[in-house]
Amino acid sequence: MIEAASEGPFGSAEGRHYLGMRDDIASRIETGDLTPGDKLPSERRLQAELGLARGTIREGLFQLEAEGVIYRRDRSGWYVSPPPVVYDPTRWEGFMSYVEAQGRVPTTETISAETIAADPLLADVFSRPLGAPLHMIRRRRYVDGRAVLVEKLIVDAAVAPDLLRFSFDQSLTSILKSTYGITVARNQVSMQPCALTGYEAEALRQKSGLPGLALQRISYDAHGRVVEFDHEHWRHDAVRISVDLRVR
Amino acid sequence: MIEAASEGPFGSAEGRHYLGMRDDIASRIETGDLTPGDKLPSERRLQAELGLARGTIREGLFQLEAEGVIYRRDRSGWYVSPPPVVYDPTRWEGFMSYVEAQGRVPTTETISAETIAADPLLADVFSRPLGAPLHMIRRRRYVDGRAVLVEKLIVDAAVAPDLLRFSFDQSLTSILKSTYGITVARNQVSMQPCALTGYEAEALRQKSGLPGLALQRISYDAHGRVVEFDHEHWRHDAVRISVDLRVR
DNA sequence: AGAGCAAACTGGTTCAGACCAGATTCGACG
DNA sequence: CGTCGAATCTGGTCTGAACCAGTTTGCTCT
Repeated sequence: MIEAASEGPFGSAEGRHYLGMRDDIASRIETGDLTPGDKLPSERRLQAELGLARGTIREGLFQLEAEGVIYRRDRSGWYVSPPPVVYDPTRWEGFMSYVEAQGRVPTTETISAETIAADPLLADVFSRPLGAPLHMIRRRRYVDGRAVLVEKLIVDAAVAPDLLRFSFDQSLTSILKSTYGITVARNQVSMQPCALTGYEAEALRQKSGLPGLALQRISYDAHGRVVEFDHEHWRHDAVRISVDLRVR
Repeated sequence: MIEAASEGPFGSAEGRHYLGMRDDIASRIETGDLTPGDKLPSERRLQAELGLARGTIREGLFQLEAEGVIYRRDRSGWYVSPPPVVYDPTRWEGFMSYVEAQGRVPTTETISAETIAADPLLADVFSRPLGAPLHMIRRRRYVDGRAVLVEKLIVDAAVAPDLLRFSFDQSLTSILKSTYGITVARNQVSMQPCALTGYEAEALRQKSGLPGLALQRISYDAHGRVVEFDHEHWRHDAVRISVDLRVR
């Protein structure tokens, strides 16, 4: 639905070789010459083909990467990006179900799961005393085998006592619903374009500094009690947010 | 509310000079040595101070830019970024009012305003016949004098006949409300991290390819009629989206 | 055919130098 | 004192070369 940026009324390339090279690759993709998942020629090959310095080639590749058209696998090569997943934060269905509904293959990997003591921020969010037990789970999630997000989610241990018994490689949503009878009535969602750095960049095998989307969500049940506190870091090119909402 | 990425359990700099340089500048900003709006030393000065090649310096600056910490003014220099504006798309108050409410100074500049004929896409969105008259307005909006977004908004001419008589350097929301009695009951919002290219990059005086946020909104009145169709392109570092919503 | 290892290849990082064009500064001139 | 223009400064772009460290490939030996 969101239209691609066009050349517009302002000037275009003239003298910026990396823009020409960018459009060159972009058109190869549009025409179907290259399709999602395909590997691009190596930087040194493009350099030879186009008669440009490698730095110029890389400048063009970075642009395409910023546009979400291609992505890289470290020291392996550049690949054409698959289309993004559409994500509606108003719905409390798990990742697994909405990714599957879009004909893609979701996978989840649990990085860690432990019980922690509430620090001042968490105590405030959950309206619990300092040091109250909370479960913290870190996961990495994949679409069609590509890591697209890392998340840290926190659940009140008082609400879901022995939650850590379960495997989190499946849907947490369904565990909370079926085992603990928890339903979510309201979400407070905050999101911001960001750079993926340090932990998140490593976890997504991205070069530190690449753009991403940070999403924070606080979920409340019908009584206004905080059920879940969630931080997600997405690859910028892997997701599109779509919301339908009533205006206040 | 969204926490800064920390170094985490994975490795850090070792051998990547631009990361050290990035942290160097970042700490100058954190300590208040540099404050929002301040100009950084020039690339060549940093180069001399830190004993690195200019390319390496620029790599570090690009990272800080991707993180939203600094921004550049073409051929003028690098500056420390002001904090982002918080934006709640569920509210139908205009840009002017919510920016002001955050103690910032909003400005609006109309780029163009014209009546166009509905193309197939627009005809479908507005449920109007092909060729039906629609008003199209392009604006650029500023916070504290810095261009932060460009928008293209489309209003059904049948709903607001002589809309183009007005000046759009003020709030369109209030014109629609007070003159035409239009209120919005529902929004369909879609957003996606994107690269600002071509027209948008030029309009925001950004280098093409820098990350941004594309936001599309369709506003409906109480009868389900489409009132406004809006495309916004934001600087990625100028906005944080915050939504409070009921789950379905 | 399978296992293991070495060579080739790929992107990641850094360096040094060069030229361009817009932004800024500042002095000469009216 | 204000204006205009030249010198200077700044980021923008490009070249070419080099080395590093993972990935991939392909050959050799078992």
